[in-house]
Amino acid sequence: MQLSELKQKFEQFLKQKGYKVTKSRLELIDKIASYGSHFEIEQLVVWVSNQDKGVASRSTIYRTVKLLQEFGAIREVIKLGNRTIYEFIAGKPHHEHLICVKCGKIIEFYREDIEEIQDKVCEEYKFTPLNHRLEIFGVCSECSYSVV
Amino acid sequence: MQLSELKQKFEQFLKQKGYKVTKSRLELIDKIASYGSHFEIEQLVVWVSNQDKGVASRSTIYRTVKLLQEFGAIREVIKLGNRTIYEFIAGKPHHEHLICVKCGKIIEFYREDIEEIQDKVCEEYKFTPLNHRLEIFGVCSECSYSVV
DNA sequence: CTAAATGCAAAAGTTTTGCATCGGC
DNA sequence: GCCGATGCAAAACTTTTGCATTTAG
Repeated sequence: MQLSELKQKFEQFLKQKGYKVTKSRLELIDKIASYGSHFEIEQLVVWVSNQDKGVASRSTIYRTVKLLQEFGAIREVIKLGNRTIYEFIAGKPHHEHLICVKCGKIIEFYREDIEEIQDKVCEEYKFTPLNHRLEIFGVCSECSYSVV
Repeated sequence: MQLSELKQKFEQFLKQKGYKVTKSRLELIDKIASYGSHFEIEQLVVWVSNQDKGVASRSTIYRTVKLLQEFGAIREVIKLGNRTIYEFIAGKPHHEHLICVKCGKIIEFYREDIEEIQDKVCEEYKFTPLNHRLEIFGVCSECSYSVV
């Protein structure tokens, strides 16, 4: 999906919910999109507040991240210790993550069979799935060469 | 595994690491074991400090939970919002979780094929897996009958 | 004009840490 | 006796919130 299209849809989402279309909200989508696919809120706060003009304050960033989750453009994908790593998913197909515990590298992968397993398990327990998250923690190939 | 056997192994673990076998550490295993399989640290702190004699302070509980994770008797299994839910796994076979976002119910399930998927994916990326966590968030059968 | 959004600072919640004291070994 | 463990209170982090002010519709 194009970024412009996403922003349009977000505007519709806001209007439909009775929220307001504000400069901060739209600019934050740009910032998040250009930040890279994975981010933590504190990084975003620092990065955004170092820009020419402050696009949004810390509270607005927290509030907007929540909104964007509700809208579906952002997802909490990795929970490691006390850190929460978000992902900008706009239009991206669903996928899971490998996380290198040494260097922090994140590798995305998709397996159709995980979706099938989810469906089977949920059917068995009469459970209505909303979303899932599979995190595989380990050591990536580069880090496994280092002795440390 | 018997609790007594687990405690013995934990003692060995402590000695081998050069840590000390203390009353708090051993009693905390009992407390955690009798708490039920899933717990949050704050619950544990409150519960433990309401007992006759204070088995351990908040800091000791935090430190001991870390130790028990290192030992492998405890695992962070669910990360939901800002909450961390731990599980006492001593001897239990590996499994995944369904989490009802309405009532908080936790259902455990095991699928051999998830392990196989992990192996295949990791091989493909030359990634050495240490552990994984699959969380399926949704609504359980009981909650799906309620309109709220 | 009205209600919602923002920024700030304060508060709340969770986890960690410095340090004096206590307790295994 | 020595060195690690514990308890306490303070600090560090992360996230949320109350309120005065600004801004979208």
